[in-house]
Amino acid sequence: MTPVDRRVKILIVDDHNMVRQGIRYMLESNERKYKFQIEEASDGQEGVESAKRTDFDVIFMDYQLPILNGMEATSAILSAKPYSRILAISSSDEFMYIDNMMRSGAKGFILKNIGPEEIMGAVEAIISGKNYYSNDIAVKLISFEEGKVTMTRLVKLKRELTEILSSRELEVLKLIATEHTNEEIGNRLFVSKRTVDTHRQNLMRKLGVKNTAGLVKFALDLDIL
Amino acid sequence: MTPVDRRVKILIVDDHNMVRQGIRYMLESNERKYKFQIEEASDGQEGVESAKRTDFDVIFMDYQLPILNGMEATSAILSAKPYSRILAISSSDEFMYIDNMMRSGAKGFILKNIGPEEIMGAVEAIISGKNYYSNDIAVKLISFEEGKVTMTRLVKLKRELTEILSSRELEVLKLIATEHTNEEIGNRLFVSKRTVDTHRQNLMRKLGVKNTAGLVKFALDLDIL
DNA sequence: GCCTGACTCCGTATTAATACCTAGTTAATT
DNA sequence: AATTAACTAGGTATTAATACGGAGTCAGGC
Repeated sequence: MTPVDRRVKILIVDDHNMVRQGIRYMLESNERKYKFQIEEASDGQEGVESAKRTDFDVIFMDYQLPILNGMEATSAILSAKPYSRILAISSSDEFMYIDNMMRSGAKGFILKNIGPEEIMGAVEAIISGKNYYSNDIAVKLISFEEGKVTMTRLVKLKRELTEILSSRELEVLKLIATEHTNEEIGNRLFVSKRTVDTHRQNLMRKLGVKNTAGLVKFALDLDIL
Repeated sequence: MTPVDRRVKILIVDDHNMVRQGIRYMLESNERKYKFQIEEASDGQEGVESAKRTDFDVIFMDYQLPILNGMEATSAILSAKPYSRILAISSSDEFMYIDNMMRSGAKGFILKNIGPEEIMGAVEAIISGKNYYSNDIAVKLISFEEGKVTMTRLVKLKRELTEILSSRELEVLKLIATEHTNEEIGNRLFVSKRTVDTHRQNLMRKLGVKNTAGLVKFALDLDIL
């Protein structure tokens, strides 16, 4: 991929015309480096249809959208074209939004207050197959402890939590995190405390922690209580 | 206090004119029920002076303010007029903001995205001597578990944490919450593991929890890691 | 029909945590 | 001088957690 003569196809899905024009303007200020072909969509449904019709290099996707929201539109696009690269945009840095979009398969998340340089940085990262996050987003996501759990890992873990852990294990984890002993949990769930012990072992192994403290931290950090 | 003929004196301290007008408009849409006298201030210093000059029923106080911030202004007003009822407003639901304002003596905390009904609910609650919190705020603060730890208790605990726990206990608590055993902690701090055990007992007693899980939850909820 | 994962349960053993008690030193306070 | 809180440490005992192994059932996918 040689940047200079590279034509980059962009789709902007956002219900605010002002935002679409803003992104377009910021992208086009870099026209010397790339040649952009930009399409727009003002609601989720329209975005999905555009994405099915054309192969875009990057799809900017707002979260709050009419008809289909950003999460639904992202899922729909990815189930039709799994290799689409979707960059979530939002004015809010609420963890829930971020997480929902990442779970839906977005490759990055940027805030609407970013400038032209950063928006190009995001586009270049996405094009070259990397993920991209606004600084504020990254800070929000990393904050685990001493860099042990990186953003990617935390996001990935939360996204795949229901794939990693069975529903029974989740149930046990919640009870552990709420100060119940194996025996109490066993009574509550009508199983032997040995069963609970096995779940506990599996939880520690799957989550890569050493003891109860680690399990509780995970439960709280991933907000599953 | 009979609502219908009650004159309610309001002070709005916020550096954004748009916010002040928004609150004013939302309040005045309830003029059939109350008669509002609204004053405005665009920075903390101005707010303090107004509050000293006049007795307001409710003072809306932003957090980020020029000259004196919301926390400082709140403290200043309360030291001059201890019975002032201050309602913190913020566009952010960061725990730190909330906690700082509550520590300064605010009677409530609302987000800027709330509507006219809720803003009236807040004002009525404050006037009648109650506290008021936006739903999202309440959720953030209460969320401990099954209502065992109420917001007031959580806020109070955080405020008085350094009074309740000694620095050594805090140190031990952090190490417990980061998956260290008593023996490891003892080695790290150059004391016997029995000493660590004693600290652990005292921590559980002081914090009213049953086991390691409870200690870890406290450490994370109060954000002391 | 076979295989796998989830869920269940047990045996055995060791280590860690919890409970309760006593008690010394030191520093600060009264 | 007496008291108190913090920090230290030990004794003793019980309970809980951790570790590792094996094993049966059951539902779903291949």
